[in-house]
Amino acid sequence: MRMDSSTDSSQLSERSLDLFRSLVEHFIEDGTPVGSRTLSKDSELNLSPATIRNVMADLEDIGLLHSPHTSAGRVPTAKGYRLFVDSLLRVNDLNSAEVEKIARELTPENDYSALMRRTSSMLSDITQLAGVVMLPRTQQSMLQHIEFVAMSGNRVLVILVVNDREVQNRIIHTDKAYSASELQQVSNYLNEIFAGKDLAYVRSTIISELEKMKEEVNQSMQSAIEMAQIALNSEDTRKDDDLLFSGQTNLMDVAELSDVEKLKKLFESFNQKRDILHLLEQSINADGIQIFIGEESGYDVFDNCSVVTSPYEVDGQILGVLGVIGPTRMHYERVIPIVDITAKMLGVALNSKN
Amino acid sequence: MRMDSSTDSSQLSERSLDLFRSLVEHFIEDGTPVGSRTLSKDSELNLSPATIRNVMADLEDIGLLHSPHTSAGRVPTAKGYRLFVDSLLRVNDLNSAEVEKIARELTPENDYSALMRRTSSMLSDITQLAGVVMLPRTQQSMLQHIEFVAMSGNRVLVILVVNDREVQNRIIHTDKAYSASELQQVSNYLNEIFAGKDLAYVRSTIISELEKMKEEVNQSMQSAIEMAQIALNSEDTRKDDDLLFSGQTNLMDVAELSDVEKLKKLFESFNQKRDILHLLEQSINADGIQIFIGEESGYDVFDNCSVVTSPYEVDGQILGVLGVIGPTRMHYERVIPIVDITAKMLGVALNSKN
DNA sequence: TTTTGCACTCTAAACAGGAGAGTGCTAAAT
DNA sequence: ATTTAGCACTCTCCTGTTTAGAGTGCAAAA
Repeated sequence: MRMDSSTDSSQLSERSLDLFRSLVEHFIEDGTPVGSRTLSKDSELNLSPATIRNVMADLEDIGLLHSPHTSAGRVPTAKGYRLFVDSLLRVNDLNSAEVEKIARELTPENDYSALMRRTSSMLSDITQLAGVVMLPRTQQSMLQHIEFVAMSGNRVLVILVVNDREVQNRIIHTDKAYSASELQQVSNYLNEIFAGKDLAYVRSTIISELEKMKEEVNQSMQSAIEMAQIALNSEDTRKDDDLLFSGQTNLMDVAELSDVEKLKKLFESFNQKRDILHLLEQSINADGIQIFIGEESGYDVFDNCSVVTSPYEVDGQILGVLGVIGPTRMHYERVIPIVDITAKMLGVALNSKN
Repeated sequence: MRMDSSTDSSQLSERSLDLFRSLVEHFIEDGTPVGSRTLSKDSELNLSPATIRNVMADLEDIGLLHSPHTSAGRVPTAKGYRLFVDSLLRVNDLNSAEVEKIARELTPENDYSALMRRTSSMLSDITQLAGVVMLPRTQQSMLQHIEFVAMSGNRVLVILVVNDREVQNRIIHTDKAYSASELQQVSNYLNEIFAGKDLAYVRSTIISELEKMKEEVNQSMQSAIEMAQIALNSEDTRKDDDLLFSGQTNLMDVAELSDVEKLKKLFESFNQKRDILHLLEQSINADGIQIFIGEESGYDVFDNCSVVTSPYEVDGQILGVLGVIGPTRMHYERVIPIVDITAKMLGVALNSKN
């Protein structure tokens, strides 16, 4: 998807590709630029250093490799990694112990967000990188239930159950103190007419309803409308704790990021959530695994970083995206299947709640 | 409280103390070891470098100063900082712009935990250090209201309102599907007998109640008891998101911590929350500001760090602790009044909710 | 087309010297 | 009896310089 003709693998000879793969694998392992001698000694390809040098020069011309300086070896560019993960990668199957570990962490669970937290922390734990789980801002939310509870002072606790999964609380201040039974009545009334309706619809209906009500005398119904309006209008109908990180500190071990300045920028972007959120939103409609490599992402905080994501779904409906953030030099052959299987298992775990 | 006789300020001459204070102030400003020449030039004390050297040698013997190496200047030890903050510190009054900024952030607010988050982030913002707000695990919790809401599948949403402030949700699975009116009945029943009671009492009563009920036939009451038991038994009656950090990345700018290894340990300890929690719990009964300096804390992750804390209270009852984490070399004269006033204002903001 | 041989380049580590800052000590000055 | 000046000494840090090692590119040979 992201390749222009010059990186098309078919343009390159079998041998060049083998060599390139070998180089990338070496670099991912060691982190030091790879020279011709090293490659000539080690790999399946039986070539002299000189030949390898020629090939590497070609690969560098195409833009797959890069030399930090004249007498260092070669390092893959973002474009190089792209080719590698798209066409050259040999993905390991996970060993059963790991699959089991994932399954163990992702058991069905009552507490929705606790499961998400566990997923995120499991991801970071098993990859030794940073894990992230997003719960997307759902565009349409079905109001399932609304409930009012009297609190001391003129305060009322409003509880919204939305989409059969999410529970939202908020406290509103009212003009007068309502009794429990009044609130009961209000709840009943609202549930009767609005339960099962889309939240946006509810919100807009309530405005017009209010006008109509003005004429009529039924005091309690009018209160109901007014309170619902207050409750629903608080624009943060969705709290934005919808991005769960973990294992950020793992990234501090990564040599490529050992510069404190870079680390700071990266961590700040985690805190602000904005950039990573955009990235994850891009993958929400991807069909399975999606990978952002280094500068490709368009956010320079993620230079030297790759993000491997996958949406997770229940009943064919996409609920969110999860993923792993690490250095471009990461073990893709391990991380990719981990992210993949985690997304699937999370779907299963969420599903078994019904 | 934390001083043994050897650091008692009365043991030292006025002049030594002045000199010492000047040195600490210099070091806090610059971060570089302070030499005799610098002190002789700058300060109010009119002394030659040689005299200053003599005094400094004495102070080093007592353990207030430390020389990184022979030809560097002197640096305060933890013990030195202790003496400084306890006896020598000249606390600035905050300028009104700052007080206003604090007040602006700490306006009364419906959402309890949003206020806490704002407080924490305001602390880090204004000090350019890391802020933290703790909500202590409340020992006794008064059950104010319990409510059941039917969800799809055999699931029931349980809502607990505790201590008139905190709202807890959890979803439990039940044997059979309850209708809304059944649940209504159950809620009513439980509220009638348990509202206003201590949560621990409720929990224990329910066990015995269940036994008594066994004989009677009233099916719905039995269900009520059973469900309440499930709901209350989930041991996490208190979620542990009771420690709110912010501005950790500010610490990455601090030269003393520029070592990535140290930073990693520090950040990991923030994530685990354990150590910092212990520290804050120690200050919960302190009368106002409490300061932990470097190694004093007993946790070596906090080497080179100081933690300035203060409990905050409503109606004379302590609700929690807040504070600032930064390098030992921090501007105490600014941080202390900030923490102090923030604690007080948070108390006020929380109070005005009633 | 591949390999060998070779001159060349660049980095990183090791070493040496010098400047600068600061010390401690002794002897003179107040 | 303090305080100060003088001085030798000790570090660190910076700056060159050198050297070893790794790796390259190119031309000529295989």
